[in-house]
Amino acid sequence: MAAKSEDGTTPGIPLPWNRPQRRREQPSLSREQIVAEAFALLDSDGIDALSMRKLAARLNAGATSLYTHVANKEELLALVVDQVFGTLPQPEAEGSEDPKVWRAKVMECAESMRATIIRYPWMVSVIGDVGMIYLGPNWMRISESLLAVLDTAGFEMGDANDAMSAVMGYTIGTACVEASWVSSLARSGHDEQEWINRLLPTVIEATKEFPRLHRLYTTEVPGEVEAGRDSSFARGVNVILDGIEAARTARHGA
Amino acid sequence: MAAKSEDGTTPGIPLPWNRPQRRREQPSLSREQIVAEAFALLDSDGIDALSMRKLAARLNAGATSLYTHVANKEELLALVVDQVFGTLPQPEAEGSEDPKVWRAKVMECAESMRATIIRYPWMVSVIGDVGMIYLGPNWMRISESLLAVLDTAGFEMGDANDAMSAVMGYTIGTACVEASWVSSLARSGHDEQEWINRLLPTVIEATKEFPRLHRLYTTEVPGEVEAGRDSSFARGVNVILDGIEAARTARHGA
DNA sequence: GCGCCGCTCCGAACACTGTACGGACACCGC
DNA sequence: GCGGTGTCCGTACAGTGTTCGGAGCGGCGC
Repeated sequence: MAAKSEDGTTPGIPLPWNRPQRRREQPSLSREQIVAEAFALLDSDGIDALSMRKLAARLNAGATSLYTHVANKEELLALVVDQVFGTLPQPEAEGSEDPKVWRAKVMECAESMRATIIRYPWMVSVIGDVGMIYLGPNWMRISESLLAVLDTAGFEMGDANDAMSAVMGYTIGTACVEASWVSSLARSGHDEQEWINRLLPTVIEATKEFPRLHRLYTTEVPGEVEAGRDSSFARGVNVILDGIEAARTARHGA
Repeated sequence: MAAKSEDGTTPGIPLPWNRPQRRREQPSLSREQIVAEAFALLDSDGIDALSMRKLAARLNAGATSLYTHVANKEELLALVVDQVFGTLPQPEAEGSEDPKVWRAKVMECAESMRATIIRYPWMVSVIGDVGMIYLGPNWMRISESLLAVLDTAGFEMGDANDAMSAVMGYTIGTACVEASWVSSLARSGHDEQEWINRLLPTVIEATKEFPRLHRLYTTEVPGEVEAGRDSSFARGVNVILDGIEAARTARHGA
């Protein structure tokens, strides 16, 4: 492997997103089609249901035909994930000098990201397994926009990066935990309330030696868990934004 | 004839002299043993190398024997992950009235968690795939301790929970991103510097349309990336702690 | 002593998986 | 016409997780 190109420069590693596609006039299969169908299959049946054979069957194709358009399953998953990121709104920088404005933009970005991960909980498996997702074009597009927002808000480049990774790290981590809950919920087949009712005695038993956790789990108002999570997440982001702003005014402002 | 095979099982007619005497002296397999060996296998060879057959072979056992001690692979992974959490130091609550003290305790907790996830990057795959990890006893033990710290620091229960999930969410999210980098690094076989040098031209090409990202990736000082990540993480946690403290003094203090 | 239950261990088998290989076929510039 | 190139796919391989039936054994009641 690692053949040298003829001009002597090391070729570099081709990323799946810009690896050149083979071209043909009207081939019955295309990378876009495959990625779209893989997304549809993942969305309806989850990550365990995605196999190259099933996917090919859906496309009325042979399993091995997929490999002329996609290097392997991992690359396919990377493409699907980045395509999902492509559906996220990208924040516009204008007006971000006003703290209220840039905070709202960052918040909206974080919330839409979280909502997407929870909506498609198989993404956390892919994020865990596939490296270099954050080099996909759509992820980069969002990062760039977010940096632009913070830039016009007056942040130094390094500070903007710190702020972005704080918010994004929090968002991804939180969303992953929540999504794993959601997907175990989906696998159980029950709705959330029913599942909680079934799980509650187990949890109560398990937290017997942990009084604070016990109190936390038992005092949570049933029926509003989802709204509770939403507002809890928003509070978390606001806390981080407060910290960011405080750090900046402490250094920059008098 | 009839040479003994090295594991003691002699196929063919059992002669009275080598007929096994005290096979069932004690169960030769235990859940703890299985979990420990699975951890060792994961640590040395990574997540793709863990199969029930290979694990059983390491234990000189048949593959299906494992299922008398463990329900399935997912359960096994959950057990391994919680065992890893069991190696983390658990913070003591005493002295946490002092803001400096509780901040240091929370920071230490976050840093050890991150270090562990990066040290064992296969954990992110498991966290993504296996639901309900946060109900394992060791995870709960850490949560309880952290809540205790914040409790004696004077936090309300709900605020303590918000603070904990903010820090833990940030930690998990950041560590997952970093770990996926580390594991793709490990798969590549090169060391970090070499891998970066190989990847750099690709990244530069990919960020051509994203000036801010481009600047970010190209101005990073090579040779200190690891230390840079460490301090960046610590700064992130501090930012969150600032936000937490600010929110609390704004509500509680005059 | 005997029979029997239940626990542990395991070989065989099943239904799948990702994907390498080589062949078949359609189109291309010559 | 003729290679060459790109697409499609049947077959095959080397696995995977897990089920099933059964074998050996310790300890139980009798």
